Amino acid sequence: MRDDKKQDKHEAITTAAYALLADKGYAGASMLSIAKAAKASNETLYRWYGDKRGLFEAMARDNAQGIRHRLEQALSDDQDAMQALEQIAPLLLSMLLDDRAISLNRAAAADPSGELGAAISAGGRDEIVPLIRSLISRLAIKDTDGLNPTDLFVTLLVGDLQIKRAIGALPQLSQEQVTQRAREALISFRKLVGLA
Amino acid sequence: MRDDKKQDKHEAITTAAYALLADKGYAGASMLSIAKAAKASNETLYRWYGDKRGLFEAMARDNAQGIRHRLEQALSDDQDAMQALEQIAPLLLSMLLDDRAISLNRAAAADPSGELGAAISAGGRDEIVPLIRSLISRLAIKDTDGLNPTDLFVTLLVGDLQIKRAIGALPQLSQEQVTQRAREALISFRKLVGLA
DNA sequence: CCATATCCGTAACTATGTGTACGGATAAAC
DNA sequence: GTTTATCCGTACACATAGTTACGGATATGG
Repeated sequence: MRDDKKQDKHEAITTAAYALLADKGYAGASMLSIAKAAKASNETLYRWYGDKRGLFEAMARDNAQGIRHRLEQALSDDQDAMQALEQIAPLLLSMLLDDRAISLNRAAAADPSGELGAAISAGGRDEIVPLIRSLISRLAIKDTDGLNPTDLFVTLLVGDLQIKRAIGALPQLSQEQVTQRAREALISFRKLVGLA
Repeated sequence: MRDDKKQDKHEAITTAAYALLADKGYAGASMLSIAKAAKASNETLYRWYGDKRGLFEAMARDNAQGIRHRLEQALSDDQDAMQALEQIAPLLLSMLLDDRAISLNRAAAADPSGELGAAISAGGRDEIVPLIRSLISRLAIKDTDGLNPTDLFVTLLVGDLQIKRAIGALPQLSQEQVTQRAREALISFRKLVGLA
């Protein structure tokens, strides 16, 4: 299969996997049902991904790379650091809480091995946090009372929304709610780091 | 069976369920394996709890009630509100992140129906948040820039620790780490609500 | 002591998932 | 056109889970 056709099939497979994950949970998102929905075969899934967890780990890496890529695209060279944070805060929040990211978190919570969770965590650590930290390090922060400003920023932005979404206690946020939350997080963040 | 013996058996069942949940995930924590580990029978579990999800919902309610009860016990009448918050912040954080609470979150994330998540969320809303809100309403808060101080407090205290714990990306925090995090949350909280 | 209710251990029924294997079909490279 | 590699659809082996049913054992109340 040519690379572009293979890429299309990979896309169909992961799209099917996300839909089944959202609808039936990790246990109910069987490899056979994913293959059928993607119009691929069982044998192909095992050949490409190794096993069920291998498929979901690939999806987690794709998702983290996609988030970093979109954050990078949203930045431009002529913004100052605070403008850049204002730019990406709602975007980051939106992506961390969208159905795909949440479905992956649910799969990781259901996976007893912990390996899928490790893949998601590595995605955050390797792809997203460095970008945030880099922006925050350009701010003229005066005082943080010994707190880590990157962690503080993420805490204020995301808080417990991911776990609420993952357990189904919170529906998808509207774009307005996302924007509002991001704005409030930045107000609090500025106050706490002495930039208000 | 007498009530106290039944209570003992209920305790054995839920203890077994937590252990299997932590070890094998929600799917692997089968009703048969829980019954065996609790030295009860399959038929008894179905008679008492209805079905698998009924068992875990009962555990979620028990857990929320237990958290509220321990918080109430930690408070005394002669503390002012800030002292009371300082008292319960590390305790609340510790309980929200302990293995039992996290196991329930993982079960809820794995449950495609959303009902287990609804039970956990109701526990938070009905048992824990009112207590926090009541304490915070006694504070002489000057200004919150339109933010909800109860939500802010919980955001600063818990942040994304629950989802990290649920996906296995973070081990159990030590008591020292819990205390430190609670202290930092309260410093930030005071600053943000004009009590610093 | 007897009657009743409940628990226990196991079997049975139904269902589904993971992962491998296989022969035919198709795509791709030479 | 031929050879090789890969995909597809299906079958298969193995395993396990949710839930109900049943007869004997035990606990409880009168």
